[in-house]
Amino acid sequence: MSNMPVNSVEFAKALADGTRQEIMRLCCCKWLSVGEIVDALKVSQPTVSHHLNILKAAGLVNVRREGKQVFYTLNQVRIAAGCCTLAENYAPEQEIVLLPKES
Amino acid sequence: MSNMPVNSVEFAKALADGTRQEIMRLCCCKWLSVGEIVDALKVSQPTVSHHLNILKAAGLVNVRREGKQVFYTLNQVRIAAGCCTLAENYAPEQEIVLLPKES
DNA sequence: TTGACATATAGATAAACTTCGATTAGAATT
DNA sequence: AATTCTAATCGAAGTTTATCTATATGTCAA
Repeated sequence: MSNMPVNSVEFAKALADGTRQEIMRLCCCKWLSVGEIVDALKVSQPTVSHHLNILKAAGLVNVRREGKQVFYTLNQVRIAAGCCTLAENYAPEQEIVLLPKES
Repeated sequence: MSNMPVNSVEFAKALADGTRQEIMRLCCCKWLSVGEIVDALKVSQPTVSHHLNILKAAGLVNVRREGKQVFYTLNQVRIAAGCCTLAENYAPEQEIVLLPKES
């Protein structure tokens, strides 16, 4: 579910892999099909599916089906919430201000 | 090194364990000796040392020796930097404002 | 409905990680 | 110097994770 409270351990685990962060970088601010992600990386299609599953289970991606293809994009709201939870828990004395980059 | 650029994968990996986040919660905003951390958790002393090593390698804790004891505390500046890097990379369109909690 | 295409799932393997008990290293005290 | 106390390191066991190949599922087109 995408509007559950962010578990900071699950959030960190979802991000704790290089391939997964590459996938995240790819589908940040845009929708990409699984095939497009596979083409952009050097891992197999099942591996990409596996990582997308983990990101989906953590609520970090939005998914949309269109015909045979399935498109993924980052759920920036959830990711921001996870970052905020971490910072609130473990850097509570720091001031953090990040302004949105217009797309 | 504590003032190197934050690698977002290494940062997430350092946070990707429940015991490690428990340790972080314990020594957030205060210095704790290894023994105090061991007493507060249900894992062995070598396990705590192992996790402290990982946090230290990621630059997420400050360390101070005092006699026989070694004290650790969170490096909130580094943690905030890691959170910001993640949010800038993967939630660039979100606005994030976190005010410091006075200690 | 058959075939082609896109993605997901299953099963296997190897690497990485967490944890522990045993031991070592370092520091203070006697 | 010997002892004690605290923390780090070593080596092993068990678990989790990432990756692959093979196969299944789902969707559209002919």
